[in-house]
Amino acid sequence: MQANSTEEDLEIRAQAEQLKRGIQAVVPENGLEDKLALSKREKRPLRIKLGLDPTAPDIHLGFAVVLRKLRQFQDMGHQVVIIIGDYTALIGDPSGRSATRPMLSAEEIKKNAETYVDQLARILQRERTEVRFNGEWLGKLDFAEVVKLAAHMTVAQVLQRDDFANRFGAHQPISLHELLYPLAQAYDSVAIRADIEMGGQDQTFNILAGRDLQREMGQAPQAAMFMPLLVGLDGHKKMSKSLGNYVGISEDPVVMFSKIMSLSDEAMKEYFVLCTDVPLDEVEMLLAESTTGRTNPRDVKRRLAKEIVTIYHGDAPSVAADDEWMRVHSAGEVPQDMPVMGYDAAISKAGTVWVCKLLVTVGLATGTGEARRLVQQGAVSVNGEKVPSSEWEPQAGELDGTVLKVGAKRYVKLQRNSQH
RNA sequence: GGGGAGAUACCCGAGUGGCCAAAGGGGAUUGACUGUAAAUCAAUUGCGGAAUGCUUCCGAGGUUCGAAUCCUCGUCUCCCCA
Repeated sequence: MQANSTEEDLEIRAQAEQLKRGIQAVVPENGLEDKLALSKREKRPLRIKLGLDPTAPDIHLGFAVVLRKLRQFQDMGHQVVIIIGDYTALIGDPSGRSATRPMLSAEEIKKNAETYVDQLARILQRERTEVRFNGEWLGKLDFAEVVKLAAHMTVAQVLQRDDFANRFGAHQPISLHELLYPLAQAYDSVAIRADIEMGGQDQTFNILAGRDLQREMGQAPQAAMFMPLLVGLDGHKKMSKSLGNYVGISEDPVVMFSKIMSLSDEAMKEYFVLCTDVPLDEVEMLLAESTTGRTNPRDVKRRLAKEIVTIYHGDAPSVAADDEWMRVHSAGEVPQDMPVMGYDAAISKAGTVWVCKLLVTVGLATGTGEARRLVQQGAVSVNGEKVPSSEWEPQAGELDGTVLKVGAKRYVKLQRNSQH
């Protein structure tokens, strides 16, 4: 008996260690171990909660960090409960925001939710994923019940939150309904009897509010696991679509690969830890080699890119993406795949094509003013030859099949569709 | 309910009657350098086949030869008092 329980202890400790990779914090400190032990004792899977705000339906690497963590739980036999915040989206999570979020319409929410669920399947196990909409329970509360719930929290508590505090301090508007957000999210935990809630650090207040509310309503408080926010490709701000510094998990392997290659060096470690399964001591070794100059940092980054692309696309596409990247960026060759664009719309009555108009037609410049600037700055080339002047205007036929390049990385193959 | 402050380009923010297409910073784009990293330097950043051209400073009117700047009304926000 004694030996048995020690063995279990070891197993739990091993599992916990694995689950803690890349984790920022667990509250309470040994909450994870306790919950795992509870699961063993009661012979039931833990319920791991993750709330989603159905606002931006695309899943990028930053968000995948949490999902991959959930997947680890699933692989250990636990149950993941995804909560689509259709009701809370009516509020708009103020977390990390410096402004009130626009409220979404019911249709938008529904559409976003569907795309979400599809994408979740790329990382999570279907059988161990329960998807719930929080309108299911929040929608049933009547005003008296909301008031009763609201009595569990004080304004001072809510205003402790950094984002509210900052906005308050900066004299920016905070709508009353935003204050209800943490409460609603906390109630979700009660409704689904969460054992553990995952979230980014910006969710600290909301998740801890869940613990308080569960306790007050006679449930065992959930443990909180905080994932760090993955920095974006710029290496400074968090990854997000609106900042344009993201890598989507459904993106084309070649695009994904080259995006990762443009990552800041300082962020490499974080990416290795959070986005790959490369053992931590190996990561340390790779990074050490790159700083001492034994390995070109570029090649360590290639390894990183390859690991990540493999997770979402498989081995062969990953290797192919690497080859393509080396071919284009190291050997300076033209990429294999590039968008083919017709340029008939840019052909003048005289049968010539003015470069600036061409750039606009093909979508490489937003207006001829910008196009003119690009050409003048020497950013535009045709078949590898720099366009000499913004007034360059060749015969239409000369451009058919040529490669138009703008800046360092935007290529288009020109194609004439019809004769005029 | 009373009093005060404010709304300027992607963001922050100067400008308080002509010298304003609007300082400065951030961001972004382009070039040099490089490992398509970072850092650094330089240019560009309302539109425009470019012109002493066109449309801008929350919205609608008004004053004026002339308005981002002054007046009126409206919308939104913040602060203080109750």
